[in-house]
Amino acid sequence: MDEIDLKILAALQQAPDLSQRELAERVSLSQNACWRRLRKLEESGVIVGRSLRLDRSALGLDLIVFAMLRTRSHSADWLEKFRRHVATIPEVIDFYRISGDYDYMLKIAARDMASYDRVYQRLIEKVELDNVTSYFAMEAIFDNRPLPLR
Amino acid sequence: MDEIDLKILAALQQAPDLSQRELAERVSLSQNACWRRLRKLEESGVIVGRSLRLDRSALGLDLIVFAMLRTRSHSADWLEKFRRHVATIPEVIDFYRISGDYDYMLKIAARDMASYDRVYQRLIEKVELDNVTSYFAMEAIFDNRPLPLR
DNA sequence: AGTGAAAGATTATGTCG
DNA sequence: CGACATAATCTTTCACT
Repeated sequence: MDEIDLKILAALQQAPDLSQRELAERVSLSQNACWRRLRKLEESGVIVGRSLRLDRSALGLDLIVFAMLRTRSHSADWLEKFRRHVATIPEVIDFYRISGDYDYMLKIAARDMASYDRVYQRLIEKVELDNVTSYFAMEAIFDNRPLPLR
Repeated sequence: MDEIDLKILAALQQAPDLSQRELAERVSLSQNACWRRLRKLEESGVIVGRSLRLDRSALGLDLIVFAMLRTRSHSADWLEKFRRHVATIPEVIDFYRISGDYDYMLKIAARDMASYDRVYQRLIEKVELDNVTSYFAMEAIFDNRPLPLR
């Protein structure tokens, strides 16, 4: 990964729908050379893929909640069971294990409070949780910005 | 937005690189009809765009931190200044205003602890913050899953 | 690794039910 | 609004430096 690769990534982060021709132009390379670099970035896994950005509001997902969880049990078995359980809840869109006075951070997209409460009930039904703190998003100032390269 | 539109969105969330032909096939529509629906979804803003998914580790961004901030001042002026300040820090990839005992939730991608500390210093240098709690991600179990449609 | 050009696919448009 | 055919564009491969 050299300078040019970083330029390619930066350009595509900023404008993912660039055509090969436009991209090549921006990084001052022939279309073909640029295409081969892009292919390598994909094959090597630096580019994991693409994703669709949807307007949550337009889909009625107006409630974003950050739930911090403290767990009681920590056996390997329990953790595995917990993960599989969380994975079955589609409203959970991010799921991080963290350090500090909580063990997990979940980002949840729900239609409304009633819908969130159902997610919450599902979260606690199967597993023994010590503490759940929910932070409700009042406003997404920004979300999923380009990663800082270099 | 009818059933078919939802099918289109679901298919594209799951496989954003589908060609028009493949997509049309999956939703049982002619290529052209599917294309026009897709166009409408883009024009109406339901589809905001696409984004590149990069492997953070491959880029050396091994440290993900969730920083919860409690602010001291809350005047409109102050808030505006605070937002503009945060926007200048590229490591901050998510920025939410939340309810509860913190006011803001930031997701930060940094190379390492020293790099995070510089972000932290920049965060607190310009604005009067009451409290900053940093949760360090130990593991991303999942991130940016498809939104639950319907 | 890079370039230019041509073959192969895909996307966007026009026309008609 | 949907289907089918065609023009325009973009992607991928080839031959060569």
